[in-house]
Amino acid sequence: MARSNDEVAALFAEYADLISITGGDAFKARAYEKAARAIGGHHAELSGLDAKGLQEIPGVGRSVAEKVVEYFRDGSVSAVEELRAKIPAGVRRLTAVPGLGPKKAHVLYEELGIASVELADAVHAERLRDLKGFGPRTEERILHGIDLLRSAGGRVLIDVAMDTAETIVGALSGVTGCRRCAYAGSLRRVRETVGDLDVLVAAEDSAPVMRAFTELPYVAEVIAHGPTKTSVRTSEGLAVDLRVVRPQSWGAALQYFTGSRAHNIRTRELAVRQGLKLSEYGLFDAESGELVVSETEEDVYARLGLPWIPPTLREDRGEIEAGLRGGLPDLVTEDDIRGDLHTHTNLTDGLAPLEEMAAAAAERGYAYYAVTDHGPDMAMQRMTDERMLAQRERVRALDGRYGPGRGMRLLHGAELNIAPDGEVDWPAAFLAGFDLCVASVHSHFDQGREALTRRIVRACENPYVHVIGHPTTRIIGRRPAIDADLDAVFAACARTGTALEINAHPDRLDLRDEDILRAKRHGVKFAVDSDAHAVVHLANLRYGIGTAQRGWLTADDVINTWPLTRLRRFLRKRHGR
DNA sequence: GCCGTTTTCGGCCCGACTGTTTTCAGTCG
Repeated sequence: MARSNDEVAALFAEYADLISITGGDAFKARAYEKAARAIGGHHAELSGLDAKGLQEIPGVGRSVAEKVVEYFRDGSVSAVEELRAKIPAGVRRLTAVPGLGPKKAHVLYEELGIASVELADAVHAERLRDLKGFGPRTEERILHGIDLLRSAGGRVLIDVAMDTAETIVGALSGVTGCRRCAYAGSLRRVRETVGDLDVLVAAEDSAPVMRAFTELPYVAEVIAHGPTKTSVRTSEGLAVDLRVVRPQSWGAALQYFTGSRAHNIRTRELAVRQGLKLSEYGLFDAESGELVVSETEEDVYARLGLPWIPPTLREDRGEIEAGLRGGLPDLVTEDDIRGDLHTHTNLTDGLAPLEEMAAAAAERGYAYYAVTDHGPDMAMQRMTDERMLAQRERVRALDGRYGPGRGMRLLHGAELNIAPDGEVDWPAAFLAGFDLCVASVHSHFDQGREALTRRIVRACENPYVHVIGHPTTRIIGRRPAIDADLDAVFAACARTGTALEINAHPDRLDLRDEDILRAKRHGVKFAVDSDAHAVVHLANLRYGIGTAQRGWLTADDVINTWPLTRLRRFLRKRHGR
């Protein structure tokens, strides 16, 4: 179940769409979009606020506040219901078809009564032929868009996007005349999924780069082709936009194409208030049109009165305000990480033996590395006390080879299974032998909110559980997060000194950024772990770090950036009670 | 509908590309 904030945000986002579709005031629609964003990102539960408290949220005025109050009182908002009665939900879904916006969707509904992807039949029946604004190319685009919508479902996981982006950047960087090349967009902001790639090139002459781009072997289709922008689709179905700008515009362009859209709106507003105009070509004097700065992102932000803002913060979640008052967090980076605290070997479901995993970890320059294979409750892993103790002997022997004094200490741990009642695999006496325990939910996801919450809180209260692994157990695009009262879990973590994992596996990224922000307010500490089941997975940590940054975390918030002595204190302290 | 170093009315981010236009609206990011 969603937080009430998310419910209300979704309601206003829908209202904004309905206003656009019915041809209402575009500024009114934008005001509701803005209110939806502000409410979705607000840290406090909306249901606890009165009209006055609501209006203190920026972007929420009298009218929005009244509708929020109405929603909590009646369970619905009459203004939204009125528009819903006029416009079937299918019309709004039509705007998800690329090339169909609110205006065309509305024309289709008003003129032909079309309110679903039955639209494809209408195109084939040539019913769109007489509509104003609809030509043969529009028909083609619509059919193509419906196909894509049906097949792909849109976004790809971040590792897929990253592989493609790094390949393209590598290829274009070698083209003659290419001065700089980088990916921007949601990938640079390290969003968990990516809808399309934005690649940026600085060159005096765009033609050679554009040509090289459309001729890349994995480009399946050229969607649009112009002197400054070319859009293609790769054979994997991923859309890639390439923009070429003059080298002197690099900073402004990189800033612009990195987004997010909401962040850009805020920076442009800042510019306007100072008599400036910000575009992808630079920061200009609004009156004379003269260029002020454009060469680096730092220049652009500095002229607006801001420090350089890391891309992972650019979501209009308070980074502008924090920057203006000099209060941006000193974000955790991959270089801060001293070790990985959740990894597997082939003793359970990993692919590589202990020695190979340890060697790869040492290669990454870690100061410590925890091996945490599954306990016996994950029955298919055939774990026994004897096997686990035998592994411990091997870990201790290997530790003699890597440390002390030789760089990396090996820690022996386990990934425990949190049973439906909150118990874990072993009794206290056996657990006491581990250096560290991660505990995770692996089954019984549908227990109900109360039982799930109790279950995880109970695991936190176990003095030998140090980290809650992949706390919501979601699999992006496949399994939703469990319906637990996360605020209660966060409070329990803070109270018991249990860290929450930021699982860096690209199909988990769990906790997610918004939950991290909330957990941090509870005073929780975090562990950014790879959950590696193979040597190559260790490098996934970068995505966990990006997610931690999106949650505004500093190195001090992340226990595996700490020196080993401080980490050991964290792992020990709850045993003394 | 929101908001205020352009303050209680009159703005609201900006530009590229496409298709159907004959000067521009719609869509997208």
